[in-house]
Amino acid sequence: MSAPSADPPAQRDTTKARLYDAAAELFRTKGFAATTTREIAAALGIQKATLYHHIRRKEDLLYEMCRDSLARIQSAADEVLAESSDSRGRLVNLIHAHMVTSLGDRDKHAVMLAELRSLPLDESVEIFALRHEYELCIERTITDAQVAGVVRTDITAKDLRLSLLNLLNWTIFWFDPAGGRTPSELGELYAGLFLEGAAARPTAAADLGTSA
Amino acid sequence: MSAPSADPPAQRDTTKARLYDAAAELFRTKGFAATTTREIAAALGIQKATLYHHIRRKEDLLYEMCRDSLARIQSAADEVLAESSDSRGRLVNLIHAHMVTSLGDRDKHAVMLAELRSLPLDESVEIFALRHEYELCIERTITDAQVAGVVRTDITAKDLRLSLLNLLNWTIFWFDPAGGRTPSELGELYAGLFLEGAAARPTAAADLGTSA
DNA sequence: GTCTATAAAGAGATAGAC
DNA sequence: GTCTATCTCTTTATAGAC
Repeated sequence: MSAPSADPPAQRDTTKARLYDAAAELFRTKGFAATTTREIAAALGIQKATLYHHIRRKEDLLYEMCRDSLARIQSAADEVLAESSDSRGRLVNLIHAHMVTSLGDRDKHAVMLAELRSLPLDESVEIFALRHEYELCIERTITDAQVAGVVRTDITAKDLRLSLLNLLNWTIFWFDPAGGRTPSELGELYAGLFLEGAAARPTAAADLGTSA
Repeated sequence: MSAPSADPPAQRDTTKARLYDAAAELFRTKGFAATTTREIAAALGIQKATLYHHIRRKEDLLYEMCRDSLARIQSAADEVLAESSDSRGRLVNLIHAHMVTSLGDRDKHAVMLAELRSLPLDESVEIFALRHEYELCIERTITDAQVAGVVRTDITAKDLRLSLLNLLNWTIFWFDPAGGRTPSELGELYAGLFLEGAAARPTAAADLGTSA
């Protein structure tokens, strides 16, 4: 009942959470710079000035949602890497978790990927470091799979990491939750495609006659 | 020497071309909405008002560079599809041309991919249609390769097209012309990875002992 | 084709009442 | 925690001289 005048540290599912959700959707759709504080306020049904009771600056919204989306996907990755056993399984599960987590948090994650440049320099450096840390988890998983002999070694782990993230990340810009594919299905699709490739392979039966 | 008062239709390498190049670099780096006409003018060493001798609105710059980048990549694709013979070769060459053309026109192409939403609705619809037309060229090439038996058919041509464009398009957001890979090398890398996959394959020799 | 000067609108953010 | 009212700055774009 005492009234702390500082920021409430663990305020969940309140006006603040609704504020961040509404802002994330607008930022993803229109971009950070093109979204006005008026529009964000209107989406919540409050006046523009009331926003500034919850945040200090418009950039606070962007910063917090970038941190939040990266914390979510990093924690999903940590969980996968802790539980999976073989190195191919870890890589497949990591791909799957990436799609389910990022598309399940579509607005914030897309904003983090595309609007990072709109942050003040020191904050964008901090967010970029978090993002790079996550991406290196993926690279380490690829390296492990190379060492275990299940991933080709004629392409560097770095090139494979960049290629894999290409394959995964662009999805969020065309993904339609009401469309044909669920995030989980896309995770399976990409894991299979990344590992096995798009080329047709002779079946085992068809291959018997032409071996060596 | 006669003075046409309408738009000069084929003015190349003039102030106008420099204007579009400067604007494209700013739009790619900062985003369309965050770039001011002052900054564009400053990049050219002219006054803000002078811009409006060359364009009517800031959006004109965006519209023209989107059209331009799509015309370039479409024409590169048409060329590849006209000359290549077998369907696998056409697909490989198309991937290669996509990387060389898009990264060779990095500023405009990145802006077209990322800032399309900042266009007025009717213009964004028009640009999106051009982009979709190009992407369907890729899908048709994939379908041809499936019919020819060189691309797997357990994934639809549409899913393969979307996956391939994921793999290719994201590159432009991290590509560094001064960095380690040329656009041509990336084209080779992606063509090989897309078709063959990242999984290690037993060599023919190693496979002999463990067959069936 | 470029300039100075300025118009007109919209932006982020604050003051202070309730 | 929300409001009305307003400040201050920046934005896009135009007017009109050179």
